[in-house]
Amino acid sequence: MQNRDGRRDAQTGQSARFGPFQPSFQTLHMGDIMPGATSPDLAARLRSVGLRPTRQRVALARALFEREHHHVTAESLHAEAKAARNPVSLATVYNTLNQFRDAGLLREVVVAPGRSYFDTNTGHHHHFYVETDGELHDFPSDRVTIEGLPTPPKGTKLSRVDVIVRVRR
Amino acid sequence: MQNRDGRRDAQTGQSARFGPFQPSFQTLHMGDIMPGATSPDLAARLRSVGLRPTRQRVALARALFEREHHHVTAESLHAEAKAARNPVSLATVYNTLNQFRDAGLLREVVVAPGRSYFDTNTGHHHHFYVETDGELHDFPSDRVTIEGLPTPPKGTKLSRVDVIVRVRR
DNA sequence: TTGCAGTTTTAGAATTGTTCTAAACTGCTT
DNA sequence: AAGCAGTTTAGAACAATTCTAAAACTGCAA
Repeated sequence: MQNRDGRRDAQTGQSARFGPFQPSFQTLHMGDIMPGATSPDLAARLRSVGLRPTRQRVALARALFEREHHHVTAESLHAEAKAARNPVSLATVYNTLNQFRDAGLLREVVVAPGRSYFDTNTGHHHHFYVETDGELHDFPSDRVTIEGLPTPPKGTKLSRVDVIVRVRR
Repeated sequence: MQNRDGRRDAQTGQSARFGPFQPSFQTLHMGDIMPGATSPDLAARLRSVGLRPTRQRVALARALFEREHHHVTAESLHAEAKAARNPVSLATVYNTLNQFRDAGLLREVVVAPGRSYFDTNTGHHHHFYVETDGELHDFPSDRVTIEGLPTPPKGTKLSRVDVIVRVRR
């Protein structure tokens, strides 16, 4: 890393300039459905991506999208649904997360081996990952500039650039 | 992404400038042991990081370090050891990979859920990940500049910044 | 409405990747 | 050579995820 003076860090040899930390953008998403939106809105949105708005999918969509952006695992969402008295089988949670991800409603984030996080924020942003306790935080990418990346190997097209800033407590 | 002219890409909204693709640095590592180095060198190196140079560890170290940088999984290394007539149990492969990683001889790279890659290149570099076929390529980080990263949340210190350029075929 | 075809959900089994366990073995020191 | 901590191993255990096939739904047409 590079410190504020722009020197190249001896430890990492990488060059990066840091600005003040801003907690994650809490931009609403899912086509700008507002928090507090009622199930009919979600149902319409699900239909629009080709998914039948079943009781289970709507329940999970509410848990995911009717609040600020957050990160879930299959287990955590399963527990959340149960707590909200809308129990959904674990298999369905997995199916639904995969369908939502494929439909572009969620973004899958891989930070540590053996555990998938799903991010309700599908916009442009990067992640802080606190290695010591598994916490994941978003940060907006609009101030971040990356220069000097090699062009993708020929025959491939860019899908996206993930930046994960790993920190420890 | 930003194109060569520096415009902000409409699709990703991210800002990044690409240079010509260079295949990964094939810098030697493990304390600059040369390819073709014989087991005694490896043994010494293992001892120096506090690991007894057992037959199994030396065999795995040869497979890992006596050639150009590459990426392995536990399964692939296990198969490679068997093919080289130096069979090592899978449990030992896992143990050894973890020990080597902890000793700083390997770097663990997480690109996809449910599979850990280990990179023999522990130097500063980033990764291309070809999502469509699971290929992983290194690229050097010395031309890469990242600006505008937020400072780490207070109470944490930077461990490293991973950049994964995801592409598809 | 009722019937029906196609979807979706579900419990539980199966699979995959990884770690654990406890017994056998090995490399190093004496 | 003997002793012992450190290491390896097969197999069991575990955790995350996917699969299976049966039951429950949904949407639609009559």
